[in-house]
Amino acid sequence: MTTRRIKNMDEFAGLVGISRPTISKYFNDPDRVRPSTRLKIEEALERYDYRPNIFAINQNRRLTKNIGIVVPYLADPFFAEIARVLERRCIDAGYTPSLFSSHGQQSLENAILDSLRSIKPAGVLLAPLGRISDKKHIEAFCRDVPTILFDSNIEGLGAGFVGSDNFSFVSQTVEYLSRTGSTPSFFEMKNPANPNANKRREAYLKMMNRLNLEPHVISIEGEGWNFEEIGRQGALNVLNGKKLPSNSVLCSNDRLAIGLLSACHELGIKVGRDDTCHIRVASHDDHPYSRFTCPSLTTAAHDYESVSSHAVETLFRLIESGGRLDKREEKLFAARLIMRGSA
Amino acid sequence: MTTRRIKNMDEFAGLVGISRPTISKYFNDPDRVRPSTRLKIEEALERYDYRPNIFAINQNRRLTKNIGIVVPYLADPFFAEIARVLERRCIDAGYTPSLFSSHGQQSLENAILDSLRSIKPAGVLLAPLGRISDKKHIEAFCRDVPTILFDSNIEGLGAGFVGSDNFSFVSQTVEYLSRTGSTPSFFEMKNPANPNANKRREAYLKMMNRLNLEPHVISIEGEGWNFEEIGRQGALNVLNGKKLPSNSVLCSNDRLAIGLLSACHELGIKVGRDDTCHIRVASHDDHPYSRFTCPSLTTAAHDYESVSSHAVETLFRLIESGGRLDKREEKLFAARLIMRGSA
DNA sequence: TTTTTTTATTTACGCGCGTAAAATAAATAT
DNA sequence: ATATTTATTTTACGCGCGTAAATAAAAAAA
Repeated sequence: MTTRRIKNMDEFAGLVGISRPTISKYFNDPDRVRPSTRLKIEEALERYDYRPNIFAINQNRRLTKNIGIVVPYLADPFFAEIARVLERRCIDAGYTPSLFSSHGQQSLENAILDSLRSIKPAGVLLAPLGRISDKKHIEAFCRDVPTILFDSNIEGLGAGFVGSDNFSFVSQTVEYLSRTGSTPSFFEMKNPANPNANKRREAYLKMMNRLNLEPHVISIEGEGWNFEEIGRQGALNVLNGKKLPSNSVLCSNDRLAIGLLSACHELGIKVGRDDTCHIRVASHDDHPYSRFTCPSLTTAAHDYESVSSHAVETLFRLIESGGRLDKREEKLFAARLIMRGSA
Repeated sequence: MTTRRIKNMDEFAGLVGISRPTISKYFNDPDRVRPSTRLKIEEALERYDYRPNIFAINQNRRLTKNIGIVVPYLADPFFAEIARVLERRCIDAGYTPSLFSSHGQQSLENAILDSLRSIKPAGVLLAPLGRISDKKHIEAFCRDVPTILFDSNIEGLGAGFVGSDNFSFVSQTVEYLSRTGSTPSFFEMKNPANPNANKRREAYLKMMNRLNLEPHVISIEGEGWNFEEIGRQGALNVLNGKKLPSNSVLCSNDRLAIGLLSACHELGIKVGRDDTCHIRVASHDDHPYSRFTCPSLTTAAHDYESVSSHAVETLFRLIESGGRLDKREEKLFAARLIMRGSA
């Protein structure tokens, strides 16, 4: 490799002895030039350090190879993990993903979409804030940019949605708890940030009805994405005041459960499934930390792999078909019950 | 706002009745055009929906307004949190941050730096992997791109380093534990991924020596960034086998401590500071989850605000001075002891 | 070998903007 | 009012590449 720096494709083309447009074709698809030409280019690429200017490329291409990935809250390891997998798959497919977090704020979600527009992405994978999303804004965005929603569905928005089947989560946990001798109460935020929470409450009510058990929904106060603290405070209020309606609590999600476990520990309430324990606690999501809580958390796990791979595949299909799908696609994946110490 | 779409600055300039270069100047700095001209432009901006093409801008500017933020592991809420603050500050200063996670892999860290090069960033905030970083690669990168290291220092690399003072962390926790009646053992990974870990061990040994106490370092096996599981396995081995050298354990970082607490719970070892407890546990970092462990974790907190603001300020200063600082700057911030239930 | 078809390469133009240098207008001094 | 200085604006050029249309080369058919 020569130390000489090549400033543009023209210069590189001169060095190879081929016209610049042919070099350009090579970079867009090495198979679209003659093998002998390809060889010459790749030999030169070994000798000289040249890379096309990404800004010039993106300015001239009708569509970039950029993909936007937007999650509502990146400090939540659940989203960090799914973002990691999505990034990986985009890179493997030759795209350039950019990761953004709305940090739970509508204004930021809107700003991210605006700035995404300016990088003319081929497509966007969006996990919206949900209830507090600016639906008009997202709708306008989706009209211009091929977008697949994931994690949290907003009816009618985007070309499709890929997520987990909330009923599958709740039905398994409710069935497990009741089969093993408990009548679960449902512990949730009164004003959940995420639409999945509502679906989970509905699923709980439906399952309890189906099993002929009396449902008890414990709705706690709190706003925002600081779920652990909200869960802890809510649990302290509930546990300090009256007795729980039953000796088993099913949390809407793991982060609330983490807060609940923290409150139980503070109050000396022993959680677990053996006889010495006061209550059982189960939850949903299989949060990365749920196996390290004390006790470890019985929960229902997302099928990360399926959700992420299907989301990416759907987006690629959407991009290849010019940004339009025949009809909005929805795909839900079932959960898997993970039995641990808490229930 | 008219529905008409404006495709370029030329067209917009025509609509305003001013030449394009003047419009260009306005977008780079509204104060550099005559007030009357500015008014005309801003009135037109209200009426028409026009935004300069970011790719064309970046292609032609000698330096972009992009800033790269690279963290070793985004699924760690600690880094997610600091990345959030850094992003915010960059945006407020008129820059466009891009967030990347090395996911604990050297190859990824290298790839991220390579792709960062291609977006010609004004500067980069890099929290390197540390021990497993490809130092040559980072060094070459830093020669071309103004870079400030944060969180984890690599001697001599980058124009500066901003982080926390590991001795401040450890001295406070060791002092606290010993003052309140315990002789802390130090719980750490034998081959820590992060250079901070080595500094913390050294600080522990120094403090114990200064206090005339006998040090005990418990070095557990394990590779990678899955610290909680490593801590849990290591703790199970230690606790199952021999007795602990003392009834108080100081963990190198909170994530290991979370694993340790999990192991203690499994084994029925009660953690806390009152008489009914078997051991006390303290740690370092004030991880976002450390207040929700059972019991809540006594730890030493980073000064997030100071570290992030100083990192960003140093980078801006570096950028403004043309990418060179007189000498490599190092700045460390002291920790703050957070007393909770575990010790 | 010559003609036709297919594939690859080159020519020519444009993308949307930054920016130095030249021209003009405004402000100040005479 | 005129000359000088200073602040703005315009002219003119270039950035590095994509791409349609024109040309040339290779492959296939006659």
